[in-house]
Amino acid sequence: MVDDAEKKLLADVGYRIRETRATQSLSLEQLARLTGISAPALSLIETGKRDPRLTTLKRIADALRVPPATLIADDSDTVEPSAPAPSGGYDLGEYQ
Amino acid sequence: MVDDAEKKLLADVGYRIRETRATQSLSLEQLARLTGISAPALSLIETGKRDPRLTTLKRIADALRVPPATLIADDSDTVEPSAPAPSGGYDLGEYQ
DNA sequence: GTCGAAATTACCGTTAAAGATAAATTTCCT
DNA sequence: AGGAAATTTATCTTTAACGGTAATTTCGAC
Repeated sequence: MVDDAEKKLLADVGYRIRETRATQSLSLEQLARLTGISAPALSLIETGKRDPRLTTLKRIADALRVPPATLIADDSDTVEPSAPAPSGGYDLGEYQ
Repeated sequence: MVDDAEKKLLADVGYRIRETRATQSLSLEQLARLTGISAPALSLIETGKRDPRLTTLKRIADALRVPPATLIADDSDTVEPSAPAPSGGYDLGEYQ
C-alpha cells in the first residue's frame, strides 16, 4: 500500500461500500454486526485507509447482498458486457 | 479465514489466477517479477492457502492484464439458493 | 534412472490487518 | 444551542500477509 493507483483503488472500493451501505440505511454498527467486522475497521476500509483481505471484502459484499466483483470493478471496465443485469438479481441501488 | 465458503472463494480466485497465468505461459518466477510478489506467496495464493489483500490482487490482475473483478467474479452467487432474499432485506432481525 | 526447471512447503523477520475499547470528532435532529 | 447518534481516530494485542531463503517435491525431457 504505497502506490498511488493502489490508494485510489482502496478509496474507490471504500466509496462503493459506503454508498451501498447508505442505500440500505445501515449504520456502521449494524454492518459490523452483519459482517463480524468491527465498526472501526469498517470505517477505515470505507475511507480507503485500510487494505482489506479478500475474505473481508467478501463478508462485506455478502452482508450488503451485492456480488464482490461489483465492489472492485474499476471504472475502466465493469464486469462482462456479455452478462447483462443478473436477472435473478440484485436490484439494489441504481448505480449507473 | 475459517469459514468454508471463504475457503472456496480463495480456492476459486487462486484457480482463476493460475489459469490466466497458464494461458500466458508464465512461470511463478516470471509473475513474481512482474508483480513484485514473491513466487512462494503467489503459490500460496494460487492454491487457496492465503487470503490476499486487495492491493495484492490488483497487482496480480494488472500483471496478467485482466480486470481485477474477473478474478473475483463469483459464480454469480454467494447467497444461499434455498433462501431467497427477503425483498426488503436481510433484515437485522433482532438487532435492528 | 538422472537431470533440471517449476512448484510447493517450511522456516524466519517485518509489517499490517483486524478485534476491542475508549476517546474524540462530526453529523443530525429538535 | 444542546444532545444523541454516528463516525473517526487512537492504543493495544493477536494474527496473518508478505518477502527472503532454503529445502523438498513434482514432473517432464533426455
